[in-house]
Amino acid sequence: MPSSIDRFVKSVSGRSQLFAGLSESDLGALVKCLGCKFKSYGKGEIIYRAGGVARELGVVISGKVHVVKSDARGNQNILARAASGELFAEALVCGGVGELPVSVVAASNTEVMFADFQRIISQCTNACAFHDILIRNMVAVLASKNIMLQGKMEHITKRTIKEKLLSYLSEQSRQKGSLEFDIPFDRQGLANYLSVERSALSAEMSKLKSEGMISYRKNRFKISSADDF
Amino acid sequence: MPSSIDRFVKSVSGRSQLFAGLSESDLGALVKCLGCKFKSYGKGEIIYRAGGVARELGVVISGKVHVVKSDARGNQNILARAASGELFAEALVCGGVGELPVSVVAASNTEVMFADFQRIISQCTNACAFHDILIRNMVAVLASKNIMLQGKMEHITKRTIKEKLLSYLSEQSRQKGSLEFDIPFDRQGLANYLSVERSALSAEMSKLKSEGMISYRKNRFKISSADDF
DNA sequence: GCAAGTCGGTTAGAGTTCCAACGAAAGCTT
DNA sequence: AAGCTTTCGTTGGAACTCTAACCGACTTGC
Repeated sequence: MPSSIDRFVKSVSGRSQLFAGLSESDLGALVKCLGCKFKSYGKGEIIYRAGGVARELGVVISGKVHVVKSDARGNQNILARAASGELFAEALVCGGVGELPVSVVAASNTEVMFADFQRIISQCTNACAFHDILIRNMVAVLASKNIMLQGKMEHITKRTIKEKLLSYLSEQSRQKGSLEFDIPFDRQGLANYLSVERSALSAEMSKLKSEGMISYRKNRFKISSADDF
Repeated sequence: MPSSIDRFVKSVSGRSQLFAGLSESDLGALVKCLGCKFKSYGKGEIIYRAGGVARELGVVISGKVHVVKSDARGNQNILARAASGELFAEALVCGGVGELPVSVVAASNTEVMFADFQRIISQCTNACAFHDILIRNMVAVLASKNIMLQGKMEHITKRTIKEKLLSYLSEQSRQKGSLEFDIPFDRQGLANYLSVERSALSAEMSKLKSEGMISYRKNRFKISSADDF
């Protein structure tokens, strides 16, 4: 029967930017060196509570977690998700945030590994080979997330649904290098991402379609020009 | 007369997160080791052009730069600013972005230092003492920016001006640890930050004031409760 | 002190989005 | 294939925001 470490290795192997370039034996050493802890949570359990402190980076081994912000009325606003092999609280830990502005909850039965990343950043007396790699990878992880956030910000700051949608679609088109492309959202997901009402988004899409500016079927879109809006 | 290096050292000393913990001699060595280049730009000159590539991190020595996104109608949307001692294009360089989605232009007569940060991240044969520090600092820089972006996102994704404003004000209140606090924006700046119209923001503020939920004078605000909205 | 410029509050009307509800189509299950 | 569920498009009216304009208070330069 596979140990927690085995499951950790499997969950991140080949698809984790943070652990890229590390051999399986490196990963094993890392678990020891960083004093990693494994913990399981039932669906709905709170992993980090807003107002508390996060000293350790989380890696989802199985299941999934949601980063949520609850408002005064008790609404749970999902700010981010992390599935198997993905990280959470990495910016909070690396940025040395005092009080957590968000909570992290298990969205299903979930196994998590916690790593004391501060130990790597600040000082680690053991000059393990993988320390350098981990830090360099973390730079890339944070930079990528930064760029994603910047991109999303650009769409969301637009004032109308039409502008938001076209901004998003032209960015996708540019990224995919074609005027025709698939997007990774269904309608509700896209509406959430752009922070607008699904029905209003649908209506605006229909309008743009009838005007000939875009066409679409399911998640496949085609725009008439790559202009930035 | 001070050299470019002197001016660089002065511009970052004591107030740059990236170069924190480095002595003046470290900074001098760094300039040599990274093959830093100094360049001056007149107001309005383009430093990085959208569609091009940014291989080097920029440090503003004097003057200021704007990170802008121009839309199809030629509007220049300012996404970020960097003044003396501050960085630009750091996420793009560290994230290894291919085509630049934004341009960087000099907002006034500006002197810039370019540093080949990739060289530090990927491999630098010289085991200079400051390399480690620089990378660790960069992790902190990127993580902080991440958190700032997340915070801003939280306000902007709210659907109404009232919600955006209250979300922002309660965060400020929490950060400052008091129900009464100053904000670092004038009205127009706050409207830009929250991505709404200044006049509509003013109107909403008046309404909230008359309802007794907030009070304010100039940049000093007081909210009646710290509830998260 | 006065002119010019900046900043913040106000307003009316046009435009946009949200809310709530419904129905059609597509996907799943049995 | 019928029944159930989910997704998507549509619509009307309410609610909200934007545009454009104006005004008063304050600041700055002369």
